[in-house]
Amino acid sequence: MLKRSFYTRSDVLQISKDLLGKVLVTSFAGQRTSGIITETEAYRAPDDTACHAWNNLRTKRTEIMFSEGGKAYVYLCYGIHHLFNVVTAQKDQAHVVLIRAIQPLDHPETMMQRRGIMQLKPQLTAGPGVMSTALGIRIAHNGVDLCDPKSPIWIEDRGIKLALKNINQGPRVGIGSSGESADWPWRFWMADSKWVSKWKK
DNA sequence: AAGAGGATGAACT
DNA sequence: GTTCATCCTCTTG
Repeated sequence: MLKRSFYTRSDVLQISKDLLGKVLVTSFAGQRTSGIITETEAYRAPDDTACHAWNNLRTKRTEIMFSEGGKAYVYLCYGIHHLFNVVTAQKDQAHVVLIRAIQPLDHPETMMQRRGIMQLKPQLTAGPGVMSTALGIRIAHNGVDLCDPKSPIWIEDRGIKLALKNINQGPRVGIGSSGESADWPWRFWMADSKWVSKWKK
């Protein structure tokens, strides 16, 4: 399990890259599912206009983003999709990493059951909404501490090494209307993985 | 109290 | 390529 000190570092872009190759695990009612993180995006208040906490805006929803690194920020998008983020940096620094895709590892059959599809293919977990569905993450898990041994959600380092040249970088997805930050290349993904989301160029 | 809009995905044509 | 499902949060009055 990754320690608090992994999350509390100040460089959210570095953390986004470091999370690639780590393993996101959930365990609900004895059902353990997990996957290798293949795609992430960084969001950083106050200067990032695409971040919910842009301009250090504190609301009931964004409050969790200002807590110390290592917490989960889960919110509902388009009224349908549960998006899972990792809070990073120190208290009062609203820096988060959106986990967008994983490569299934433990119990893919459980994830397929949750998704209602029969085949093991990228469609199962490639995309922030479907990934959460496959892992059983819901908005109710907002605020969960990923460093708590009793937490149902955590991230492990299983020693998967990733050459720097295998990390691709580009603009974030789905934030076209969010001002000057829309083009910032703060999306990272594994260049040689098919388990990443497809998106329009 | 009410309404607009959103860090998406699936099922269509 | 296009449509639309669906609901929480923030803003406004």
